[in-house]
Amino acid sequence: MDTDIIYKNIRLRGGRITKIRKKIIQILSEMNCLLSHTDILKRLHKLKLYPNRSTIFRELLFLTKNSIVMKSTISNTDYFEIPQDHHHHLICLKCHTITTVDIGNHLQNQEKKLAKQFNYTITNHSLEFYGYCHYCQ
Amino acid sequence: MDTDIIYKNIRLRGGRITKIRKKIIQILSEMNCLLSHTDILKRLHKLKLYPNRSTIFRELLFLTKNSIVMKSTISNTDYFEIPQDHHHHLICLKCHTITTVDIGNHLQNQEKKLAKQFNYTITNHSLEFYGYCHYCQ
DNA sequence: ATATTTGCAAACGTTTTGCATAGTG
DNA sequence: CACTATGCAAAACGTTTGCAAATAT
Repeated sequence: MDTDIIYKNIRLRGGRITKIRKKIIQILSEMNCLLSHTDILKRLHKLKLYPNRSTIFRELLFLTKNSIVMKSTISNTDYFEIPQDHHHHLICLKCHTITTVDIGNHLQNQEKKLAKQFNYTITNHSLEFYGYCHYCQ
Repeated sequence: MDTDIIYKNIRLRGGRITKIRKKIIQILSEMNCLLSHTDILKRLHKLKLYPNRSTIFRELLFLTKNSIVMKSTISNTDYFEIPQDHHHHLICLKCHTITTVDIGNHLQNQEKKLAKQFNYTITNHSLEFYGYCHYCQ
């Protein structure tokens, strides 16, 4: 597990490794997909941890600010994941299921071009495909 | 202007061409970029139209449901545009400026592949690049 | 011991809804 | 006239904040 690297990183910045923080990182690391605050809360409930919802938000803000997790906003809800293998998402417009997909590193070159053209520092991108899944079409 | 095609489309579905609806379509068509409810309301004010905010939301819902406009949610706010030339977005994480960019139709093939692989009907995709603009980096 | 993290309650901004009224075709 | 669109007020929803108490180092 490279969660240890994350813990070290947090300690270096003066952060503390609390029960809740540790579990949130573990959950995000193991799932390796986009999770909402509710998804995370539900998983914590299964582990007999019942933190306040604002704690989850604050935690996810902390992890985002420290570049440990990446945030994606999909129809008014924030989702979070730890960027491990780089991938994209397939989202059903009806049942809102999010499927993780891999289309390779096609966009690296585009990023470089755009950075030059617009004098931007590009840190990341998000690519979502929308449509109707097997069951909903 | 191909807004006439849009009006026809709306009439066919039993919709009516009201002052506000007409102006919203014109604004979205002329701007050809992502606009929020507030952006649209401000533009309407300049034209001496003062509709209720809920009317804007209902209107944008109507136009989205009828596939006339496309919705993108960026950091918890919905933005809308009429898909004319296909393009993507460059978003500054600090000042939140949205720049329209064109990288060509790279993703058409990927869409087809994914549709087959996951048995999906893909209707569209959104690609956003995040980073820091010229002024904010 | 001290700074960080947490729970709670309240505030905030965006979006949705119910219902009566106005406007379009 | 019949049906759609609108204004208004209130509610819903996700998210943020202030403060006091708890906890990690």
